[in-house]
Amino acid sequence: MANETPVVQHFIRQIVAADNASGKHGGRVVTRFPPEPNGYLHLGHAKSICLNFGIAAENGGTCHLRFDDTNPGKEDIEYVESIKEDVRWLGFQWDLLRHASDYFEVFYRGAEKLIRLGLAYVDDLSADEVRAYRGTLTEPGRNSPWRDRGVEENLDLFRRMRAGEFADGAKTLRAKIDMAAGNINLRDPAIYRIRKVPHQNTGDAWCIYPMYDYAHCVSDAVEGITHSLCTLEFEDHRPLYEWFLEKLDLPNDPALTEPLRASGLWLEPSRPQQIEFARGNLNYTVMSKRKLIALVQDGLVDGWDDPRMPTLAGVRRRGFTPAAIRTFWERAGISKQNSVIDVGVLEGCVREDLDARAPRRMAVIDPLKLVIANLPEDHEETLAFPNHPKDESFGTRAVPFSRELWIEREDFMEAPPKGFHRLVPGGEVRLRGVGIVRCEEVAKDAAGTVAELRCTLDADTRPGMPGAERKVKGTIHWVSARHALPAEIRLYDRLFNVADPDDDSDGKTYRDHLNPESKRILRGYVEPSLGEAAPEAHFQFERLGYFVADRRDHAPGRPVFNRTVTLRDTWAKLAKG
RNA sequence: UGGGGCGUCGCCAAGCUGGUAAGGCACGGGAUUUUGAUUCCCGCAUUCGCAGGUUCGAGUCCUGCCGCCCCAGCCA
Repeated sequence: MANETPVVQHFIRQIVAADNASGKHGGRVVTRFPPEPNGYLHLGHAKSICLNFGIAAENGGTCHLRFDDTNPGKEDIEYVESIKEDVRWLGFQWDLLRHASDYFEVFYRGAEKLIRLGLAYVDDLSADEVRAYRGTLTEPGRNSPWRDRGVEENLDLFRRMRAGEFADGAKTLRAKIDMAAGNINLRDPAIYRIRKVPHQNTGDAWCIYPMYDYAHCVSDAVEGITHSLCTLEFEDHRPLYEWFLEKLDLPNDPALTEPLRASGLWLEPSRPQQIEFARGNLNYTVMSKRKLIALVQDGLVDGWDDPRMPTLAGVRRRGFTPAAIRTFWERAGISKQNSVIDVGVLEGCVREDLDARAPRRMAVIDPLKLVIANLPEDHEETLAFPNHPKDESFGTRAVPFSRELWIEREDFMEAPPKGFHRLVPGGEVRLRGVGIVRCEEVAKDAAGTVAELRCTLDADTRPGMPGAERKVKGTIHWVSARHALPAEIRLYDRLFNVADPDDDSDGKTYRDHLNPESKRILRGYVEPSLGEAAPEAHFQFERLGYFVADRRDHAPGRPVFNRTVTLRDTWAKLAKG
């Protein structure tokens, strides 16, 4: 087996362990993955998924999948289905599926409580005015003229906001904190805004919707979350997270969560702790929702599940495995340092996983005819090939062999560079599982291109014969021309040809760095056993790389294979210098 | 002199109460190999952003610099 990825006790594992030891949350560990259903999940989300589900599993805890659907209009039901599918595909099962919208009534009651406490007010300022009053990074803001309305007036106004009496944007409910705070999040942040748009879950029951800072911490508490893991940019939202939870005191105010008892969604409320970690970035790709959606909408890629996309749907179609992605994020670690991990690490994880579990096959993607001249025209035999070189449990398969074969064009060179171990005029090479052939003749077409190789097979070197052990420099793969199945082979490479496509400091944007060679479609030949391959089945095409039967286009009569990743290739590296 | 974070090997990342720099990936070398794959050995930071200081001893403590990231949505 491959190297073990050590499990490092990163700071979050340490915090959870310490909390368990001190009995902070009664020894419970409850986490959640809270995506907003406004896009497809990508590799960055996978880091968070692995962390949240992983921490829960390691501690005998539970993990919830919660859709953060507080902004209808930006969100869509299409995304919730894809998110659920991707999380399951990654190998995780949530203990509970919720939506922030399940708690709308709780949020509302909490807001009234804040008003009654004199901690929230209805503001009539427009969005532009609020911005003007907010101050800047270096100057304090000013209080809104509506900041000191009385409790009764605020209550009345807020109820009328809910009742739909005011237009979108006419009023907001704001927390009364400190307009001079250095932390801008504390300058009377909005709690509720008016949006007269239907919600995918609650329809037109509401026309006011809670803001993230308010909805998120309350959702966490209401679900009994113990450790609320999020990314670094929320670090300066933490004081607000704490503020809401302290003021609302959900564990001790049953009236707030009363609606959940009625709907059967009630759980013991907790006092969760927000912990931030650094996002996971990869080089040679973009991960922002905006850019991903632009790639799809502008037709720069073939959809959300284009095998070149960093979306989970994309890498899945490319042939990356859930286990490889999980190993990858474990290997990358969890810390608070902004970092960019080399995609090579991910590719390495994929190779590692697939080496262990992908059956071997032979395929030729750039065919060159090789004729074994000392075999009769009608020669035909069936060879038994092991499906895995190190794991007998994979069994064997039948591979037809005959006089005319396809070999890889790059496995023959008339004028080879030093160190070339493959076929050359007059030279010898081993045909995988067959024996040693010598190239006697090179036939060319009118244009001077090599059209066919005529070789002789040394019968004494065939498996089981006394000369079978004879050493030759190279072994090449092949496929019997008469039996081969034509197949579409899709070769994928990185979508961008620069490490940091987000860097536009030189005036170029990510669009200027698209790799024109990122997708190449070839017609090749595969051995007959591949005709029965199921969609999404992984194989190693010997000496070429790992391939997967395309999830959508592959069919019994029409084989389509995507190259997931090449094999490590020391020769290619040497040859390039 | 706004607030909040972060700076340890090419890329990640441990290092917690100061005791003399884990590990992974990459890379280099060697062995095995009917995949130039896999596997297996061996090597790979006298140094922890910089400069001072405390100490017998500092990546770990103190001081001062420098650099990078995030925040001025009625987005999340």
